[in-house]
Amino acid sequence: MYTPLLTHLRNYISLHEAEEKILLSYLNFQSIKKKEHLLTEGNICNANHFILKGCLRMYNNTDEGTEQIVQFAIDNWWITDYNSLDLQKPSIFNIQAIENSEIAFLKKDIQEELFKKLPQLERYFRIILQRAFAASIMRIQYIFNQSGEERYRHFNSAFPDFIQRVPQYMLASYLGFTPEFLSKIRGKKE
Amino acid sequence: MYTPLLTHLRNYISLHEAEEKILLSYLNFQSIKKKEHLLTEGNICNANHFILKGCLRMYNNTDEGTEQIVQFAIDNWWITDYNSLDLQKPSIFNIQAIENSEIAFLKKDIQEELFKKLPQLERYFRIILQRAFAASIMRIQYIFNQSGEERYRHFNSAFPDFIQRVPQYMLASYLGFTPEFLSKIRGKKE
DNA sequence: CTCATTTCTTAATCAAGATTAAGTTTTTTC
DNA sequence: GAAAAAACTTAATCTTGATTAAGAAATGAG
Repeated sequence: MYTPLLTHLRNYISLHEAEEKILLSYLNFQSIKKKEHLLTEGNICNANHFILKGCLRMYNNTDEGTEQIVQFAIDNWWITDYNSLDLQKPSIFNIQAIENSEIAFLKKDIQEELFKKLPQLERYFRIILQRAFAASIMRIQYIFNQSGEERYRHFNSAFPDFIQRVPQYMLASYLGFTPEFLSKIRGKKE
Repeated sequence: MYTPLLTHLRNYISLHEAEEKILLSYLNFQSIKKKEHLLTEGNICNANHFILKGCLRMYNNTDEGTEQIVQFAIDNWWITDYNSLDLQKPSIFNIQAIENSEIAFLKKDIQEELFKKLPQLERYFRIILQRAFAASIMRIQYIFNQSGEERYRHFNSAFPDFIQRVPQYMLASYLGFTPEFLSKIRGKKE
């Protein structure tokens, strides 16, 4: 069940069997059904979530009554609102399952204790956060340098398999335009 | 000279005097004049830069021949292209001083060695990268949820002192619109 | 102090993508 | 397997901010 997490971790650090046991003893596991939430806006986020299997999105509700997606997360990604988690203040985001998913999560209140026992986890998170930050900067670069259509075509060719997993209107939201506009682009046929 | 870095570090981790000495022995120091570059696109980024004092920007040249700013960095911030640094591939970005600045930098090729000697640095960078990532997500959220004018007004009230330090046209670029549009907003008077 | 460069402003025209409003297709649920 | 709900499409109109083109003001260098 937790195997994907250990496999993933081994790409970055090496833990002895005893250490892996400690890690697992600090984690919680949960199945979550499509459309259920891990976090709802207004609440304080109290865990970091690793997706063993599935797909989730993080979004906020706009003034116009629509939903704006800021992040997707699939197998082997962590998802949380670090702003809320870090400072323990109410989140403006919602985290919701797009597919039935299997989650491992690490609660804020025991994280420091775990990190003290397994300092290598500091390194692991340092590396994955570095990559997440780098990806986020690249995303900003794309947003400002490309048109909506270019962003769609780029996303399509970069993550062809991912397109199958999410509804078009969610992809439109993530890319920063309307479902109608996405439909228009697709209508152009090639 | 290096005092700002040690002061900053003490907010996150505690190093003994001997450890601080080790850290300093691994760092390089450099003065950089306004308009000089730390990184030029096409080159591989080989260090992470800490700004002891000053102001820099990271930008890319667009197809239209303009410059698109993706990040600013001032005193007590690290700046680098993590994509290029991590994977040692040519950068698409330029990092340039906006003011005469004092820089401490940590070279890629000795970073791992330093981290082995001072594992607490993994924690330090884990924390600041977590905040950088969180800030980046918030920025994406603002980009998609607010109009150009709203973004400008928000930035203005959030960083009133920073506005003094950069030319308006750079701020416009960072916020994702043209200098002409920024001028229009300001012209509205209040 | 003066010329050159950089930065900022104004205004007219234009375009990418939003909005609105149906209607259609696909998926879910009972 | 029928009805309801969710997802997608099309097209007309509208809006935000881009583009173009001056000119004005501020800053910097010698």
